[in-house]
Amino acid sequence: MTLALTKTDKATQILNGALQEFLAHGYAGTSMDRVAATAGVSKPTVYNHFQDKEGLFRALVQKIARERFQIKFKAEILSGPLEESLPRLLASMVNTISDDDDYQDFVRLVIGESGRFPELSRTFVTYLVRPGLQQMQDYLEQHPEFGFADSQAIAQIILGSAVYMCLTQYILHGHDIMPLSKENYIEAMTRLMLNSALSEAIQRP
Amino acid sequence: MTLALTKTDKATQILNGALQEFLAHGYAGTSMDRVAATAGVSKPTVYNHFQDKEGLFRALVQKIARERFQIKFKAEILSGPLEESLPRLLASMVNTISDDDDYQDFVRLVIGESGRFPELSRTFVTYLVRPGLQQMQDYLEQHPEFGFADSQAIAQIILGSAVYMCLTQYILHGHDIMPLSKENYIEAMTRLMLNSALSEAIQRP
DNA sequence: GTCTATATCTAGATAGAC
DNA sequence: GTCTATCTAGATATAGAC
Repeated sequence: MTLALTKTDKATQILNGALQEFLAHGYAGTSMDRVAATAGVSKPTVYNHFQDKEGLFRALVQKIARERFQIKFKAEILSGPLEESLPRLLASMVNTISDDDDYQDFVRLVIGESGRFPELSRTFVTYLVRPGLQQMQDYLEQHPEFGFADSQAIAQIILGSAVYMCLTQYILHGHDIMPLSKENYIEAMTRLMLNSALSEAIQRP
Repeated sequence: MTLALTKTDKATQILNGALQEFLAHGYAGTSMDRVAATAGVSKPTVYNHFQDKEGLFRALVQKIARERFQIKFKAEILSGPLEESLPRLLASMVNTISDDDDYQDFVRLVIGESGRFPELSRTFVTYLVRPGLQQMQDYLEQHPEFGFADSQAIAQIILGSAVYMCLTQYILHGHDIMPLSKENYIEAMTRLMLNSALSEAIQRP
């Protein structure tokens, strides 16, 4: 076991502990004592690997945004005609977030700190939002039968509606008091796309 | 000046100070010292009106969700044919949030604390999300020419896309690194609705 | 590099004068 | 009801032994 490996292990250990604590208590609500305890190291070790609390937080969020929580649409989901693939795609996105408590907490953390750590929210946009939008746009453009004039804007609309479901139902706990049907939403969205394709086909024969 | 009025004034004063501090620093990042200083009262006065920090925070968020930040679509925006009223409505929603820094901070605060204060996020859903959805649904149903089978699901989709714009562009500061055209979005959304209306009319003559 | 022990400060909350 | 002054706990960060 080399020194370099030991150092890497400790750093990873610390980041794992920090992730748990920051996800559970937010930035200001997290103490370096508990980070050290959860990571299984002493406090000076934490300060040996990271300059201070801010530095640890920035390093953590950037690492997590790059390495975890990236939604990558699988090929088998994207395959087939749009009346099958689009509902699959929408269900997959919503379920990915609704089933993953850590994902929801990470979104809460990044949005909650976006006023005080704007560059971290930009990292979130760069590594999570923008690739998601690009994938959706690619999907739309691989289905020319949609016939959309502005695939980027449509991608925003589709993604936005799915994010809204996750935000209001799960992140904001609206499911308990204002349950919205996932199935109805997916059906309405799919129908909207198919209807649009039909109309565009009529208008541009 | 009666005692009752004096008490009301102090409570309002405290809530105003607390609002500023909580919006700027979040729940855990806000100190009761600064709340008192910003409100222009002493700390024991704060504790005389509110049981503790949590009680103050709950009272504040509930009051603000009920009294401020409610989006009420104006009649002159909703009037006219949908190819005029819908773009106006979308632009109004997005601009309302993009122009109001306090609104953005309030959203950050509620989402950021939604894991630790779930009942406050439900209050947010009850007083801000649900009425917004209902208004959109009412608008759609007052325009039978849309011909939607599921007006609630369509209302979600429209609102969701607008919220997504605000979230990614302004709250998460995506505008600096991934600018999305408000005009393109509004045009695409409007066209989607008009196309859908056309198709529905064809399929149900 | 890592720990025990500690310095320093600020937090939430309150006692007691008026 | 409101203030000054204060208590106590827990926060960030580090000194110094190993």
